Amino acid sequence: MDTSSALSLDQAYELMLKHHGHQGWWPAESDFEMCVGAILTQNTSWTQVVKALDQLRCNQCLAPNAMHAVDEATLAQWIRPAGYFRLKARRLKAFVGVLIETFSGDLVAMLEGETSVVRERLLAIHGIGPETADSMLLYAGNHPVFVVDAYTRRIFSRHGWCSEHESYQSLQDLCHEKLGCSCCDEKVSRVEFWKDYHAQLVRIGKEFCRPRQPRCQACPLGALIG
DNA sequence: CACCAGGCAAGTA
DNA sequence: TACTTGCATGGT
Repeated sequence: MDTSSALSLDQAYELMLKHHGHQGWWPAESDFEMCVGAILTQNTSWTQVVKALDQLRCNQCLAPNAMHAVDEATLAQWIRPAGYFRLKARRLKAFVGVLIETFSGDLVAMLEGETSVVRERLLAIHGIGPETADSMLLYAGNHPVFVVDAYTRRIFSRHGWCSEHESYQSLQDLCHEKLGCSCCDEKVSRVEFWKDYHAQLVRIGKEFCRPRQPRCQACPLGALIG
């Protein structure tokens, strides 16, 4: 197998870690808040999501039962800063609907089981696509899945590790293969590694990997550009 | 002013 | 399979 790209991906992590340190993701006070944030941040900057989460918090709606009970239109008004607010209100209601009605509000129960089964369970919910499902799986459910996002694709393609239009699945397959076990074979360490790897990519992406700019001199990954 | 932000679903060819 | 469009606020 080709080990050069595997080395590059590992080197990238070392460089990012050296530059920023561990990120301690996902930024949330509970697993439920993590899941809500995952839906709210769809195609939306995190600073806007924080405003929406604060609104939910001060209206005591950051809990499964409360969110299930509240009117969808009211919920939509609270999350306005995050954009697509009617759409996301419906998606949040769909998520808590399954959580309450099928799992009695027990998020641990909803996220536990065989990874592929739980993933399909999440994808079946309206408004939850691959990235949102994988974020929930990794950060709230501690499942070993690599989260692919716009930053992942942009950074990787800019370094020649994937195509600019690489599909979600093929890019995730690449990460699962190349970043399978940098430390050891334990599932736990792989989960923690992938949590921080994705967080590092977002950090680097926000700061150095802007759209429509072929490269950035100050990027810590600059040395890896072929 | 234009462009962008940690996507997803539904429709079309 | 591979586009295209709608969704929407707020920052740069």
